[in-house]
Amino acid sequence: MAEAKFEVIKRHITAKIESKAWAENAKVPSENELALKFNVSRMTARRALQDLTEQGLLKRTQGLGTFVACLKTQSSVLKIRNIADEIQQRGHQHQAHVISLSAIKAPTAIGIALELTPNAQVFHSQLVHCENDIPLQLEDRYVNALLVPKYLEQDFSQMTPHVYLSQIAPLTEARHTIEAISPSEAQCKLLQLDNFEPCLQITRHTYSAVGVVSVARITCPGSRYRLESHITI
Amino acid sequence: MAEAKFEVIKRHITAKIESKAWAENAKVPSENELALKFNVSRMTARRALQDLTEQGLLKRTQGLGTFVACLKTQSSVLKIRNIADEIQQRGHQHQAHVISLSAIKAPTAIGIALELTPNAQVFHSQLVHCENDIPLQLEDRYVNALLVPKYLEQDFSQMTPHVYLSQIAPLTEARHTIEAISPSEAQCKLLQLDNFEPCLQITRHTYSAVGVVSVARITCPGSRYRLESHITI
DNA sequence: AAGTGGTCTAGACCACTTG
DNA sequence: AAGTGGTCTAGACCACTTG
Repeated sequence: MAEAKFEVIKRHITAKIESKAWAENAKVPSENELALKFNVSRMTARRALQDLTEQGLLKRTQGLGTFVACLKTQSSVLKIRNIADEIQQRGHQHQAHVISLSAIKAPTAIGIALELTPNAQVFHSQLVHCENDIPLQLEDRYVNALLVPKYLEQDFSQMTPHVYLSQIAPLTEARHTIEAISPSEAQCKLLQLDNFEPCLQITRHTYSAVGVVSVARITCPGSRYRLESHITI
Repeated sequence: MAEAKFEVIKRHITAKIESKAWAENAKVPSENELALKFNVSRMTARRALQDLTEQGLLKRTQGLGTFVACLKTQSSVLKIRNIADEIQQRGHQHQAHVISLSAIKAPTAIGIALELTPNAQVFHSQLVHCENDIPLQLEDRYVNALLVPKYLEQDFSQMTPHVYLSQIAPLTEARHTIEAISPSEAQCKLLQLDNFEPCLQITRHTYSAVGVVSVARITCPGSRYRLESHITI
């Protein structure tokens, strides 16, 4: 199928709203009007309105109609930045220590996340990122070996895996999970923590047009690192 | 209309998953099977599966089938969501227990954050939000008394402070800081934690057109709550 | 080839809001 | 009474996955 009809209608409405041709709270054409205009069934017009409503762009009331919702209620500005840039911007020194870099059999969960066949090989890297020689992040990364065949040949003390991967397979999508955890003994050692303090753990799945590129687990001591997000409505 | 047929099917599937009768990644009956079993059209069965997929309970692959998704408490950093809505969307019960609600002299840091004169009064509320009677969040909030004079008269077991504040002074901006911390003894007691496990702490500053409305500190046990964010580029 | 989900149609009846 | 969104049907064709 070339392109779904409801997608065309969605794009049309979205364009109207983004160009301010339809203001906030303005009335949007009804299901019947859209069906007529786009020469589709009412169910297809409805699908477009429904999708945009769930997306937060429209709001609907039975008997009344469909209206443009208040804009930008959800704007993503959780920045998870390249750690090297972030440290340099603070005027500090960034060092990356490569703890390990090898090909391994994919752990089950990783294999599933990377959409690999069972027992496939993946590349695994483990780095400690330091700010002025103090460990700030432990980066455990699993990389799709099919998509990034030369991963093991890189020198990640010079260029972070994130930067390298962005060059090889530009990101189209990222998912983050943020948790508070107790670090393992091994993690404490690498992060030079003697008190098992709580850590932020960010699990990041990155996608490019060709597939799932990598899964990274980033562990940061709670006392040394925090995330910030800023939302404007 | 008494109750929508697709709601009945959704409830049936949700019950199967919550009772662990259907495990993670288990195959869910196909649209055709459900249509036959519930004596509805395929479109109606589809609607139930579709809703639960968007809700994150199921995942679907064309040609393969529909499966139980991995369950875990999830949220989004991108949206400022109401915790009550979030819990209800999972089909669970939300309870809010008001621990305290009073006027106090602003602690220095809070006074500065709220842009008040020294020694000004602020309203302080402390709530525990539960999901099916299990504490999920401890909410400590300081509110600008000049902007929200009737804060103390509200019943926050019925309406969350966030919802009330949004009505009084619509948000224009929010800042979040996300950290991993060790909970204090008092926090452990309120959250019914016996192991001092790491907690996510989200500090949220909210702004409206008229000024800084409130500063909230939200503490969530790491084992019960995590944040998720999704970025499309 | 058979089963799956994805899209789509042309109808239907309903509950709700407005004039 | 006319228009709106909400639910539902019984079909159809398609793309995708598996044996």
